[in-house]
Amino acid sequence: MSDNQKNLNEIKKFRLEKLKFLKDNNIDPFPHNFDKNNNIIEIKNDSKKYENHDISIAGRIISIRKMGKSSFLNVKDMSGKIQVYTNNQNLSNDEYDLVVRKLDIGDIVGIKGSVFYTKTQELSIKANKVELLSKNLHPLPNMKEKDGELFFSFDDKEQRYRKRYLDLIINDDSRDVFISRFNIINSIRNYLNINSFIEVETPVLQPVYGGANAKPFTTYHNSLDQNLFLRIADELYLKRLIVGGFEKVYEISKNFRNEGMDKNHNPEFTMLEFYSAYSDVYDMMELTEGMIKNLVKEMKLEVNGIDFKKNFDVFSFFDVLDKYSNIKISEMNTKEIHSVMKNNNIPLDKTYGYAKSLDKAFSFFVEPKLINPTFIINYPIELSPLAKVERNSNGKIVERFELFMNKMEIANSFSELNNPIDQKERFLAQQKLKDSGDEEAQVLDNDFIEALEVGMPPTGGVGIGIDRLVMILTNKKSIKDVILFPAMKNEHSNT
RNA sequence: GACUCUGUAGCUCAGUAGGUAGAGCAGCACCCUUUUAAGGUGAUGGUCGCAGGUUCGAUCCCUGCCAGAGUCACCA
Repeated sequence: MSDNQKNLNEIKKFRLEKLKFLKDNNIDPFPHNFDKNNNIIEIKNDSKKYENHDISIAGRIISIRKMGKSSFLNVKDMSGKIQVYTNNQNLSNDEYDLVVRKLDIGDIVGIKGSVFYTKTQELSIKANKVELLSKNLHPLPNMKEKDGELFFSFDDKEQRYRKRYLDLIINDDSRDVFISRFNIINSIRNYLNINSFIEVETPVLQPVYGGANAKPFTTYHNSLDQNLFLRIADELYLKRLIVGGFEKVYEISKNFRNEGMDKNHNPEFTMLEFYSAYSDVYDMMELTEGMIKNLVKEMKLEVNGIDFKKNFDVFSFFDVLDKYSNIKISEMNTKEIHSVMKNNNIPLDKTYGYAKSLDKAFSFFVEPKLINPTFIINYPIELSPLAKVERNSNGKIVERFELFMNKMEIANSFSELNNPIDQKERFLAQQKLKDSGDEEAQVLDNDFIEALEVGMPPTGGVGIGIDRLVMILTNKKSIKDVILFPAMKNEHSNT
């Protein structure tokens, strides 16, 4: 690859020559620190206060206009950008000739000087000290802009994901997404903390994986001499903590699932799970709705087409399925549902049982309609092996909700099954599915059963896919846009 | 996994009904002390994703492969 980058190598060669020039003149191109006293945004927001005052800023040069004995630099820090004016009179000790004339776009500089307005009334800094803080050796993509609009922008999605640091330097929108992501997680964390939840950490490397139906990644520990699995969910460990006497716990962490990738799926993704003892699924609904409303309000988010202000809708699984399909699917058997699927061109596999078929029908008829936040409750037991039976039902319905918005499922919650005998039977049923070839079926976890035998209080639990929530709240269509370094295949197969 | 589209200079893109490629920006040299998508002059910069095939000749046509995007399928 490097051999056919002659032009790039030439640019690097020139930069290296500049490095040498600086060193020959006793200028360290990579000094150890800089006394940065001001963020650029402060100066811009309060320009009257700073006019004619001394300030010091630092940041990356995003454009240069060299004009012989004077030069303009546009410098960008985390907070904003500002123009810097330099000339060979205001700088001391040949600084203009030795430093400024050698500057490149992409260099990181420290600037000391005073705030003033140019002839065209642009707020600027007249530099009396320009210090190179880090030399750019690899050129940046185009950064020409006018009135905040980029020209020839850095647009190639693949390169933006692979070289996220360039994306962040150049595309403010991209950086803002990750600041929003931070704020969203921060708001959630505060909300849970205020509600007396304790944040915990449970193992990523697990001898037995569980808590969801998914294919795991496997790895190997040398000194234990045993295989380990990367977690697919936090669930079983968090419930052990409820057994242990923690009454409210949560964890925000990466899960890993060895499955397909698309705009809604990354092999590692961030999940929030929280569990509350002596609570049921309806308590968790209230808590979840409060959490999301609080965060939308706190962040003053404007989300396209979604109304977070009114109370979230609550529909029963079968009611809403019958309503949107205009058929009494709730009264049908597997065979009848299959024929409905055929009539609507829903992809059908003959191995689909009752539960799977219902799930498919729901995805087809109902999910596309769920734009505003909507709780779906009263799921059929066949779809919900970890949930308690609904207290007033005939045993065919469980206490569970899923929260949908913008056609996506973003939360899943149960009144958690705490009967160890029942739980063991359900594990064994999963084991049978696994033996007959279902790679995503769950594995019997004897230690977890033993924990339930010790006794777990009635507990409500919720899982929320953070990446998807961030997608919705930042109006992004791909999960890759809300993950800093999304999974990508090697660019060249033999590297 | 299936289908469609994309891959040309560091970046953004042209282009050739098949005769080994152009522009803007960046970079280089020179001029320029309030410019701002600064400007002017000049000179650079490419195995046209990779590998085969057809052809006198391929960046262009064909096949395979690699990577990405989009749709669909599976899963959160």
